[in-house]
Amino acid sequence: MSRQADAPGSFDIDADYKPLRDRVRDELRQRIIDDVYPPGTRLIETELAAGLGVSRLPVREAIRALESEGFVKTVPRRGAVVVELSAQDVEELFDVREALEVLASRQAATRATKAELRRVRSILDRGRKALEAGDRVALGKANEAFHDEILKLSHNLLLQAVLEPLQGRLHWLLRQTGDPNDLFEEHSAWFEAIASGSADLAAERARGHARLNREIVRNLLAERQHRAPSA
Amino acid sequence: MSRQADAPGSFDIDADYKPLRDRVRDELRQRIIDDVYPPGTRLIETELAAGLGVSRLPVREAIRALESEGFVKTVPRRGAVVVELSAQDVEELFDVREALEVLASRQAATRATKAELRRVRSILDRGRKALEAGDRVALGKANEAFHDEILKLSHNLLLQAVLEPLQGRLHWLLRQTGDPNDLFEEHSAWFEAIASGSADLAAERARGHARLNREIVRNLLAERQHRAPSA
DNA sequence: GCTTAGGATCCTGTATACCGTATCCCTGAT
DNA sequence: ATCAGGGATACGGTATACAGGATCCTAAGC
Repeated sequence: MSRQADAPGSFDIDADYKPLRDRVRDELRQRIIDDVYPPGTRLIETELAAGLGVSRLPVREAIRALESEGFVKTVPRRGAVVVELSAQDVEELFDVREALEVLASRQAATRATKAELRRVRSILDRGRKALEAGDRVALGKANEAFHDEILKLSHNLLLQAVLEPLQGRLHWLLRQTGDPNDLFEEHSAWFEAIASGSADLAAERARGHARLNREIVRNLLAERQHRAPSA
Repeated sequence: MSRQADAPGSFDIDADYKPLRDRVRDELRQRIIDDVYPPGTRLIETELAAGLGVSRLPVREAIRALESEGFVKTVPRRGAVVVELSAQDVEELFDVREALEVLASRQAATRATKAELRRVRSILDRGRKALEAGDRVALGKANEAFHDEILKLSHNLLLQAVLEPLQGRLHWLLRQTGDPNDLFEEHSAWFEAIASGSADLAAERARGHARLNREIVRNLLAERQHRAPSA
C-alpha cells in the first residue's frame, strides 16, 4: 500500500513493451496448443533459439515458464519435453478447475458490474452466431473467451492468476480431443445465474457446467483410447 | 552414486541433484519469509549473484520462479521487488486457499491410507508437544507441516502444485503477523473428520478452519493497522 | 527557493563464447 | 545378439560485453 508510484489515470508510456522471453514463451505455448509440438516433442534450446532468431537465454526462461504452467516437463540434464496429459492429469485438472470456477462464479455473481455483464453477453452472442454458422473454430474461441471473462468478473486477481494456466491446459486438451462442443445453452444458463446476482445459484451452475464438461472430455478420451489402444 | 569429491575451492555445491537455480530460489524464498528481505526490498541480480557466489543466470531464473509464486513483482527493466501483501491480497489468498483446501480435504477423506494418517497424527502430536512446551516456533512449523501433509493426503498432484505456492505466501503472512496461533484443537478436529472417511464432514471442517484462520489474520492485520496507521 | 534539464550511473535484457558433464546413439568386438 | 566403448549432442552454468531504459545527482534557469 501507500504505493504512489503511478500517476492517477495511469498513463503507461510503453505498456506494449514485452520482454523477449515473454514473447518467446507465448509463441512456444501457442505452438504446443496448436499441436505444432505434439506431446513428447523435445524442446531443444539451441534449435528453438536459432529458429526464433534469438539467443538461448530467452528460450531457457520461456521453457521454465512453460514448465511452471504445466505444458512441459524438464528432466534434469535432459531438457524439456512437451507433456502428455494422462487420464489422472485430466481428472485433477477438472477437480481444481471445478473448485476454482465455482468460487469465481460465486464472486462474480456479487461483484460483476453491468458493463461487464454486457460484455460477456456479447461474447455469448458471438458463440451463438458461430454455432449457427457452423464455425467450429470460432465457437471454440468464443467458449474459451467466455470462461476467461467469467473469471474476470470475479474481480479476484489471484484467482485469475492461478486459474489462467489451468485454463490454458484445458483449452489445449479440448483441442487435442478435437472438441468444439456445443455448450451454448449451458453457458447461457450459467451466465444468467451470475447476472441474477445469486451466488448460490451461480455456484451451482458453475459446478454443473464443470461436471458436464468433465463427462464430455472423459467420453472423448475413452473413445480415443478405444480407437488407439496402444500408443 | 559415484559422485567424485568436488574441488574444495568454493562451498559445497555437490549436495544433491537439484539444479543451482532451484537452490538459489529456495534460499531467496527463505530469506523473504524470514524477513531478511522485507517487503519493498529490491532484488538486484548482480548483488545476489555475488553474495551467493553464483552467476547472474541462476539468480535470474530463481527470481522468475519467485515471481510466479507471488513473492516478488518485477517491472520490466526495473527489476524485482519483494511484494507487500495488501488487505485485498490477503482476502484473495484466503478465498483461493479455502476453495482448494476444501477440495483437498474432501479427497483426502476418501483416499488417505492408514500409514499416511499415522504420519499426520504424529505431526499433530508434535504440535501438541510444542504447544505444551510453549515453543512458538516449533508450533508454527508443526502447523505448517500439518497443512502440507493434509495436502498430500489428497493424492492430487496438481492440487498440491497449485496450492503449495499459496501456502508459502500464507506462512509468510503468518510470520509477518507474528502469529503462531494455537490451532491445535482445530487441526485435530479437522484431521479426525478426514480420518473418519466422510468427505462432506472433512470438507465442512476444512471450510470452518479456513474461515477461522482468516478471521484471526484479519484481526491481527487490523490491530497492526491500528498501531501503525501509515508506514 | 523551487523546478527543470542534463548527464552520470545503475541495472536489466540480451547476445556471445565457452566449459564440464550427463545422456544418447552408433559402432564394433565378443 | 549382446554389451562395451566412444563420440556427438545438448543441458547447466560461468564469464563477459553492451545497449538502452530507469534513477539519481547536480547544476542551470525561472
